Parts: sequence; structure tokens; C-alpha cells
Amino acid sequence: MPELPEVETLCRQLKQTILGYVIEELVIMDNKLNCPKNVAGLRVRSVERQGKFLLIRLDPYRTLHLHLRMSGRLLWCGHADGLPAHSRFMICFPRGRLICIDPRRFATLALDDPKDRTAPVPDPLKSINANKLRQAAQGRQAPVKSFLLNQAIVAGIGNIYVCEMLHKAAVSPWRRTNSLSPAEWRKIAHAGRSILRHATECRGTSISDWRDLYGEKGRYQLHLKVYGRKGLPCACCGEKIQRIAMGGRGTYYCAACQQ
DNA sequence: CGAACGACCTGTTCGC
DNA sequence: TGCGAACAGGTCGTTC
Repeated sequence: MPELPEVETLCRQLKQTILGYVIEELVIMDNKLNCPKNVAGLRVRSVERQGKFLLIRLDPYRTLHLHLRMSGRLLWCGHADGLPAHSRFMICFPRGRLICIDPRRFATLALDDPKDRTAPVPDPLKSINANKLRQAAQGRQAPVKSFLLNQAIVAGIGNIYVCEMLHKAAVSPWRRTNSLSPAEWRKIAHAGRSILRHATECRGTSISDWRDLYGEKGRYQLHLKVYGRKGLPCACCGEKIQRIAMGGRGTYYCAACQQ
């Protein structure tokens, strides 16, 4: 479910909610999550986002790595509130509890994962630019949509926003990376930055079940141009939006606008 | 090395 | 209405 704007929203809200507070207890309800629980007494030093990962840095020197995958959510609850359905773990603080809800059970939680030491990947909110993308695309011939979804190249873009970016850039998802001109890379980089910033300001896209840390819907679903709009007219040209699977994933685009 | 595909899970929506 | 199929925002391991 969550892509960069949704994870960034949670990151910002967590900073306002748990920064500086001491963990009382980590309770794991889903034993599929085999994460060590010995973090009681540690203080939250910082909360960061790396791509779609949330890193909760603890004092002294431990880090919780959370990835919400497809259906994970985080909800801030008072101690008196009951546990929602599909609660998988919770981190208890004196002033409330942070609960992870995840119907499909794909989310992962790790303590001090060694993957932390891998080189950081460019973040499209900060450092995306046309030249870097074009260089990374050298020698590749994957469709540009698959390329942009590759988290080892740019971290954070998912299926909703890649469809929206390519529509705004007027580039077909099936174009091979090695066929794109410098001007097309510039349009993709610009569309990506602008859409991801706008979606973050809107606190994400609530198509069905995305909610922020306090249970509120995002607003970016009101701005979607292609995702989930199969058969509806394109806002730019009026042609019907298509949905065709690429690698098993729904790919929405306007065949008239996107060449 | 890169690309395609199934696997991991459960819930909801679609189509007959 | 009922039932199976298709679909869902993400990644990983295997195979070619």
C-alpha cells in the first residue's frame, strides 16, 4: 500500500509523536515477525525514511527497520483503545501505543538489520534528476516503468505514482529506457518531483484503506489522472484510459497522450 | 548481468 | 444471491 508519500507522511507524524520518548515494551502479535523484542527502556532518537523503509533510531545505538509492503499501516492509539483487527505488533510508550495493522502480513520488522549498511539510494523527493536517471539507464532495455520501480535505482516510487509520473511526462510505460531522449528524462524527473511533493502535501492517496498515523484519509486520490481510471476519459485529451498488465501489475495510461 | 514469473498472504470486488 | 476468479498500493528467489 504505502509508497514514498505515504511513508513520508508517517515519518513526519512519528517525529511529532514519539521523538524523545522511551519505549516501555515491544509486543509482537504475529509470530511470522521474528524480530527481537529487547528494546524496552530505549529512547527514540530519530525517525527517518529510506525509500519505503521507516527507520526508528534508538538510544543507545539500535535501529528498528519497518517496511509496510502492500497492506501495512501504522496507527497511534491511546492505552484505553482496543486492538484493531489484523494488529501485528505494537510499541508501547507512556503516552500511547504505536500499532501496526497489516491484513496481508507482508510487512517486515527488523532490529539492526545489516542491510542498513548498504549504500543509500537516491531519493526522488530530494535528489532525483534527469542526468542521474539517464546514466543509471545506460545499458538497460527494461520498460521505463519497470526501471522506475526498481528500488535499487531510485527508492520510493510505487505503482500508483509511476503511472501518474509517466502520464504527466507524456511517456508510454512500455518505452525502453535506452530509447528515451534527454528531454524525456527531464520531463520524467520533473513530473516525479512535482507529483511526489504534491502527494506528500496531501498526506498520500486513500483509494481504499490507506490512512495516516491518526486514522485520517489522504487527499491525493482527488488528483489522480490515470491510476484506477480505466475507461474514463483522459483529462488532457479525452481518450479512454487503458489498463494493461505489465509483469502482472496494473498499468494505467493514455495511449493518445503517452508516446 | 538483466528480465520474467511465481511466491508470499488475506480481503475485497468483479463477472457470470 | 452465490460462487469462483481477478485484483490489490511490494519485494524476493528462481530460472532463463
